[in-house]
Amino acid sequence: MQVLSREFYDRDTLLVARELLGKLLVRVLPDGTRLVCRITETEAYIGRCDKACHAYGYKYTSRTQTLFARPGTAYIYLIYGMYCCLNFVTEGEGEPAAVLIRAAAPVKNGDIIADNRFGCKMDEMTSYQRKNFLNGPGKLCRGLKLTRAENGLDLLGETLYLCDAPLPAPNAVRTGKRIGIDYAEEAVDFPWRFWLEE
DNA sequence: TTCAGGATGTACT
DNA sequence: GTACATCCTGAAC
Repeated sequence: MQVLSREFYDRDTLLVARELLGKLLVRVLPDGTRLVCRITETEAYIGRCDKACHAYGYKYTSRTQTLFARPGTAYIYLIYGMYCCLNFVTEGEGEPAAVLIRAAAPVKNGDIIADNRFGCKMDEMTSYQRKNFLNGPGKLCRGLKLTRAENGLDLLGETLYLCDAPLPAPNAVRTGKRIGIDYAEEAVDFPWRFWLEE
């Protein structure tokens, strides 16, 4: 299984966001357990021109400094006081841009992911829990045990990385507006969200 | 099935 | 003090 290279992330953010669909996300827990899931929904955030991006206009603070790191870095931040969101930094170092991972589907060790989410095994989940398993950025981080402690991790390291997978069929990819950025003025309508039809 | 409201803490003004 | 790239619960239908 081929690990995605730094060059994969060192490209136009919209292209990376689209091509991340279908790729395998691997999270290695401290005890060595590998949690694997398939990325099904992403959003692009580009500080250069996007009011929804934390680093809009190259704003550099203690929170946003990770966005300026080299491509292939994990940017994880706390939102609404209790949830974390996972992003992958893209474009060259010093160019603040990233792709938010909004949703995924379990591939390996799903029982452990289900335990992190609901405290039970996959086949013990209710149908409501099945529908709401990893279909949001906060839920994904909870399931994979990702917190701000993992902010700044190198995606070419041992703890968190991606593996290549064939590109999905073009007609399986949907495009639309991003979620939860109503404050972002003209950027509200940018079609920078990508997802796989199930 | 949808919907309103609350939880919760950090960054930034 | 205010806003926030969210999620869960409980009530109504």
